Amino acid sequence: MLTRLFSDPSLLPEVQKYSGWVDDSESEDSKAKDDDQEPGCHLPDDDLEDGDLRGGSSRAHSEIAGEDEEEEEGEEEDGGEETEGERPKKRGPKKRKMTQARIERSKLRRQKANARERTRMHDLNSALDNLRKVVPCYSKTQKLSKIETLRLAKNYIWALSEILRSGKRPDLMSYVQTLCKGLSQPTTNLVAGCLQLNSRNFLTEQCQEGGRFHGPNSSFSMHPYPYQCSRLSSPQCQSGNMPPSHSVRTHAYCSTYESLYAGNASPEYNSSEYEGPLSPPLCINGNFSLKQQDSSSPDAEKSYHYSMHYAALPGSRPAAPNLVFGSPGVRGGVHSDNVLPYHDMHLHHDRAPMYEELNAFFHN
DNA sequence: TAGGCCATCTGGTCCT
DNA sequence: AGGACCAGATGGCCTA
Repeated sequence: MLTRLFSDPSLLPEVQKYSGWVDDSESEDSKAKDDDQEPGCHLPDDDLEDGDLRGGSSRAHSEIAGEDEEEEEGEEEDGGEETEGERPKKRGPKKRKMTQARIERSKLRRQKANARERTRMHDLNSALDNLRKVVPCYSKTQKLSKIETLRLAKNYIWALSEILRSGKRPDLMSYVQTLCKGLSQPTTNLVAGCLQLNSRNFLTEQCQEGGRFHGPNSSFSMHPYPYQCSRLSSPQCQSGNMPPSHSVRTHAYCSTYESLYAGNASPEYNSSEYEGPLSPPLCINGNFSLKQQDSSSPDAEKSYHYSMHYAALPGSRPAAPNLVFGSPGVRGGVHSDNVLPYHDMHLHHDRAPMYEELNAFFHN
């Protein structure tokens, strides 16, 4: 780190700020940190505090200015470079010398801040975990990365909003393409696997279709993709090749699709393996066309038409008045009886109040 | 070994 | 003044 600091001109301010801790052979500081942190700590607290003061940041100045006059305990500020009478005084609040008490207070303050920051990040990660559970392809053992989780969630929301808007069922291929937009190859494979698609198939098709799917003015046609649940034949669907939770989730998708479009609810995923809330299983059958978007938007190329029946999360409310949602598996599963006639869905999309809210997210 | 991902520390900024 | 939030920096772990 020191090497980098001193070799990189862009880091000169940092070097200057931390000047004075070139000698990082302190042992006491390391001990102090060990109470509070894991490996990954690089800058000694004491040194940082010294650097802070020496650097003359506004915060440091205000702290110093706020301090009561204290006994000086031999710690020469700024290396004793300023001697009144010999050099012009610096402007601004007079710097106080670092006393042992002040150093201790600074340490304590920094430790408390570190603890709060850890807690905050843990909360953030916890929320991210919850998000992972409600987007497609949840797996306890093979978690999506943070960025991939956010991307997938965004695509998922987009897909759902389009389905609500259009009231039509998209074909599976288009749906997966939307979900996978901007995702890394491994995540794309995972999503495709969850939805029982060979990722190569739809990626190839995506290339062939060019901008047809994603251009601002695009409207894509129905893909008569011969989708069928193949959990018995698909390698990704077999639990032997997947983590248990993943397998369960995959089953949920397969079964939901089957139950809705083959009219045959599978009892198999009345599984208790999965502890968390199920992602809204999606069943796709239809096509959609996209809405014009601001071309300046980074997501401008997204325009799709979706439609689907989907099962809501347990306890969640239907997003549209007359759409009937159910939850597969543990929560009772989706039965074809619960699915509204297709024409009903067409009738409701224009009065679904959530649509505007949902799309405001994408079309701001 | 390089690159991706992650946890943590840290200082700055803004808000209450 | 203190807390929340943020972004940069850093080192550890894992995988191709």
